[in-house]
Amino acid sequence: MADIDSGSARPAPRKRADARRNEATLLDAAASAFIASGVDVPVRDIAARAGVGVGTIYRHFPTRADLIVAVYRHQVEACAEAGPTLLASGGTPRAALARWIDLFVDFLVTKHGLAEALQSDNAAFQSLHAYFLDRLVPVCAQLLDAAATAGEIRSDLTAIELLRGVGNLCVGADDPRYDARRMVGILVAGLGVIDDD
Amino acid sequence: MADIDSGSARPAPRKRADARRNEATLLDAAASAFIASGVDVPVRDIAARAGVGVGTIYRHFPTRADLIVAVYRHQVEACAEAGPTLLASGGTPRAALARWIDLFVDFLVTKHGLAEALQSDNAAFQSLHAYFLDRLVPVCAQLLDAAATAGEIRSDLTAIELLRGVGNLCVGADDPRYDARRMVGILVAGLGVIDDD
DNA sequence: AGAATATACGGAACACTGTTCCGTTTGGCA
DNA sequence: TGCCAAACGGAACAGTGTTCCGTATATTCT
Repeated sequence: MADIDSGSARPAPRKRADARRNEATLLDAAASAFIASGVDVPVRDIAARAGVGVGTIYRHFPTRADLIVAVYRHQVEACAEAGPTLLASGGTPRAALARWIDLFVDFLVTKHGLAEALQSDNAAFQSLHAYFLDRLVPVCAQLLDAAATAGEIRSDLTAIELLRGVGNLCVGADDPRYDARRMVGILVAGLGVIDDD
Repeated sequence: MADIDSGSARPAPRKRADARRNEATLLDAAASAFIASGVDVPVRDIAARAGVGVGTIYRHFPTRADLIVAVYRHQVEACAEAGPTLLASGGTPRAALARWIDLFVDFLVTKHGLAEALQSDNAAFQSLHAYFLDRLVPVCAQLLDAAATAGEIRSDLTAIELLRGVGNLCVGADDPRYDARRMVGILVAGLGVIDDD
């Protein structure tokens, strides 16, 4: 931390105290608003919860995606870090892949509307999409490679496609007639079908 | 058709000529607007294309779903009718199921935004959802049953879930990095994995 | 401490879209 | 031809995202 201030180019001008306070307040407000009303809760609602004006939200988080990323960053990081851990933990690579995807699915289905937002082609969610991909694609690719190399699954699939497919299957997971986890399970089972003309 | 007019309760009062004309014009305008800008093109755009006021749209099609259903009804019917045909055409039930799902996927991926609308929990799309389910679930269930009875696929899956899963996988199919057809293929392959602990 | 300045704030205002409503027009009929 | 119910057009309203600027305040300088 200290070495940031001693840098040469830009001394990383510390933000004003009220700004830092508001940012934290906003993160809390957004997190609870997301739980209560989904990730597409109106900006004004979040502002009201936090007791700030809407301008303050846009100043700290220019797009909704930035706010969502900030709120869920910890959990995404945890998911990313679980990949190598699972791979090293003894089972087959394919089992590790399956367990990792379970983690990913658990994360998505418990965040109302997040899967929908992830797949949205709305420009406002582009950076959300990018963040998830940047962080998770390498992890998924590693697991995918390991399982493919072991001959346990087909090898013609990219990590992007798999993540996206799994994310898609999680859309609408709050409908009791639709079990996203089971559908993902079937998809993952299909990965193991290598030659099935 | 003729027997409708000869019915006893309501003589089905024929609509005014301008109303019938406008309805046809609106269907054309909506169809081309959907192709040009997706199924969530603004109402005003459709009205402008058709040369009518927005009120006229709402009078003929109270919700956007009604308009979408009207535009695509023919194609949905064709898909529904293809089910029994495929089942009777000689191959295994599982092959028939796979081909039918191909038809469904082809339909979805060529309608920009339709898959998204189908999965949306927005109340305005409820009747769209209902129509698709009403029409396609029985067909899908028949194919699913036949394949399950033949022991070709797992038997613990409902037609609703399968249709929904396939629909979900078709979301975002216009992204070149994502091949919805391939993902659906993997899902369908997974249906054949009956005991894979 | 008191003044000066950059930073941050609040919320009005604007843009865009869905939806409703009502005064006006018009097709069908006596 | 004259009537009127049906249909029309589009203004008006409502909800939401986004921008902008006058005001307030934390921080720095003297």
